[in-house]
Amino acid sequence: MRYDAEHKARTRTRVLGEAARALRQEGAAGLGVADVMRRSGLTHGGFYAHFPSRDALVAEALAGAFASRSDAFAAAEADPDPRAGLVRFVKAYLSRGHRDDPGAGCPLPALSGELPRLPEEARRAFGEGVARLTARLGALMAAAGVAAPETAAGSVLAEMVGAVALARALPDRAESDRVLKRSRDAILARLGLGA
Amino acid sequence: MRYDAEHKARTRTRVLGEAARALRQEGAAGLGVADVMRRSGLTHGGFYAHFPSRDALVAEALAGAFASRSDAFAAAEADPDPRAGLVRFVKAYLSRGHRDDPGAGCPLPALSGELPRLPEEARRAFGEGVARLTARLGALMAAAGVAAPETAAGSVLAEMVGAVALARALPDRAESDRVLKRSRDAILARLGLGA
DNA sequence: TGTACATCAGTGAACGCGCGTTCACTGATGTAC
DNA sequence: TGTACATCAGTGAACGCGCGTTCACTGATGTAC
Repeated sequence: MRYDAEHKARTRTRVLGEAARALRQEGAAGLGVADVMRRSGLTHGGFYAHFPSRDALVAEALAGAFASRSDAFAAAEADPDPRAGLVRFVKAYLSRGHRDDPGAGCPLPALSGELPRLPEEARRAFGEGVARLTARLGALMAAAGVAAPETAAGSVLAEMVGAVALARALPDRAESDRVLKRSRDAILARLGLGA
Repeated sequence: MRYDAEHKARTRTRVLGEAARALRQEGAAGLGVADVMRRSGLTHGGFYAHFPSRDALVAEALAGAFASRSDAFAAAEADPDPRAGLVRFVKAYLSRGHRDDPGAGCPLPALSGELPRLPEEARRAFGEGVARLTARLGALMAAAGVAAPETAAGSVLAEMVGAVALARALPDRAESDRVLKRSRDAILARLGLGA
């Protein structure tokens, strides 16, 4: 084989990307080494040239999922009008698109339920991700003139996480849509950001 | 062996109770037939005299978990002062006790994350449980004089579910406590139920 | 310039393990005579 | 009243399967001579 110098790093990145998607789509318990490798165009035996264990992959994929979502959140922060950026973020989070594509979505609604059972490395990555997101959302709220922005950020994040998790869980699509809409309306109203 | 007439029904109830606890504690994917039977004081082979399959057990245990929580909710409804009942329910849901004992707690924060991957029977039981709980919470809010009780019920339930799921997931206990407290304060304030 | 060798990302068979499920069997007790 | 039999909840060995992990091997290419 003997590939060029960056080949191995590129493969690793590809595997990690597949794992970050599978992690949110199938859950941490459902993430399979052989499956992730197959989707990366490789056989399962090569996995251990890149990662020491499945647990290490889970933790790193979780961190990767937070990192890619961080990029998405930056779009809201980049809006010259903080209020408009905040509205955009809330609407995107509680959208049908986010509900219907967990693999590319926020790790919180997809994974918080099984996180208590994951090893410490993954839990630490999760804790840091939540803390960072809460802080950034609080800063955006402060910039948008929301009162008590820290409490508001925690409250709004919790509601959005719960609403998306419930919306994904409900078998009836109309009821699922209603859950998203109710929380969107309630959050924007309570932040004084109109409907 | 040859036990008395009600013996089999009692055994079934015991297995179901263990399953309802394990389901919320270990997740649906983590619920093992042999483990549930062992905790019920039996060997795994006897399982199929009571249930046609593991999937059937999961669905029935989920319905059972909703039923036992329904009893708990009835305490809030029974309060002569609906506002006091509502406050009690919110505080209990967002308590450390509820966070620390998922096996006896609400199925929503424990299971919504993996519900999209469960078979239809379980999803139906979940959907019915959520609809019933939302309706009852809405009725309690209406009785307590909360404005737009339906939207408020959906919004509050979503926030409580998200907050408990996040509180359980966070590895830092102080941060976890803060998540519960923030949502408790935010919810009671927005319902006009004081701090 | 040509040749022999070293490298190492990736292959694929094999492993031990725990899972859900099946099934022949057990044995205490109710019932028939 | 005593005896033979039927019942059936529960036992425990066995199955096929997919999993994470290990490891001897491959083979294209860079490097040394």
